[in-house]
Amino acid sequence: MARPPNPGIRAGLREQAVDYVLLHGLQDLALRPLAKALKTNARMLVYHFGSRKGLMRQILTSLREREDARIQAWFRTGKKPRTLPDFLRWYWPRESSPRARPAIRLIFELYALALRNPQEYPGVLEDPLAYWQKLAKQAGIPSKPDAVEATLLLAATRGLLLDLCATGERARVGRAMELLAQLLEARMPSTK
Amino acid sequence: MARPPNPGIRAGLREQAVDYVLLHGLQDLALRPLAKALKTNARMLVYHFGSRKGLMRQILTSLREREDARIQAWFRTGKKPRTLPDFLRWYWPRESSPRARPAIRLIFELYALALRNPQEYPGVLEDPLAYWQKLAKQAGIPSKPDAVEATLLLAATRGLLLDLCATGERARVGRAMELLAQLLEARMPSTK
DNA sequence: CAGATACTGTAACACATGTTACATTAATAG
DNA sequence: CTATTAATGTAACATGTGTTACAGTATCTG
Repeated sequence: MARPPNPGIRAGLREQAVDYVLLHGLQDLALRPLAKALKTNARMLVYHFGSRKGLMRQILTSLREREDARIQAWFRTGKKPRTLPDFLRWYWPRESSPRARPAIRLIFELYALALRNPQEYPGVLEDPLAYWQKLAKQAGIPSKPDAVEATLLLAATRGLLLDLCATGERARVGRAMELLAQLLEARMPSTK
Repeated sequence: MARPPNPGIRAGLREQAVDYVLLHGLQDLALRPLAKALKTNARMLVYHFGSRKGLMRQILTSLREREDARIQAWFRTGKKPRTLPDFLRWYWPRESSPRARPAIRLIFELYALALRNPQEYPGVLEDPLAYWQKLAKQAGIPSKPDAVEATLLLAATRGLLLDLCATGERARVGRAMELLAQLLEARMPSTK
């Protein structure tokens, strides 16, 4: 006996907010400029998300959902790699694409925020190997990497992505990734 | 025919401000809390540094001077490494020390800021290879790394430092660094 | 001592922030 | 149509920000 809620409004605002954050960053995200870009006012954002912190939480979870969907889309297209070095060669062109650049830039912003406030950004820095090992498992790599290998792979990948975001020199950074793959290949030549 | 300026006042405030920033970060550095920690008020900071931006500039240059001095101190103590893998083994214990952690955390904060505002943070992300190649040269490494090798070394080091700052697991991350050194060694066994 | 300049302190200004009070419109159930 | 809840909009509040006006003290030169 009343007007029913419309969840699409919140969802629409949330997704637009994610786009805005991908473009403008998280650092100084203020309600009024964001609301203006979304053709609303700060009052509405607070109404739909409870508070600024609630909005941030929803943005971050939505962002993670997008990333997961993007990776799942990878695995549905093309054939998967079989060895760990080949996995690097398969992974890199997808992740180094200019289209992925805003998300990667935002991830490094998240790293910096989480380094100071780990409890405010759960899941950003914890268990650094799980992400990589999950990828290797989904790719069906036969010999899953141990902790030390995964640590190095994750570190090199993060560092190369940072370099790529900073300089945009995809050729040089891509060659460095290829060098890493070759180094791994030379170490375990028996992995077919 | 008047009271002479006392540069020590500015210098003292600047160094205390650097310590404060190393502890609290750059993100939301405000004049009044900083001034309270320094037992002054915001008025004084503006008087001595012109503006908040001027203070930030001085903090960043002073920070860079400290880093340079720290690295110079490395080269004065102990014997230098001769090969690139040995340089990694020589470099890592110094840089991964818990005492260096606040500076490294701040560097990743600077990376995130510079990714959005490159012109506001000059020299933070430009020429990513110069730093590493300069270190290798100062160490007297005979075969200086080419661009691709330097890219991978810098990337891996940055990534490992990020992992270390995030998890504090010095053993695992150190082993990953050792793995990188071994991979490089296996690639160029002739560099005796 | 007298004067000039360096330094310090309080209080305010103008502005931006998150949040909320109050009023109004929109849309659906009975 | 009416009642009830959803959604929207304006304006204000309290607080924090960088900056500045004004005044006062300190310290050296002549």
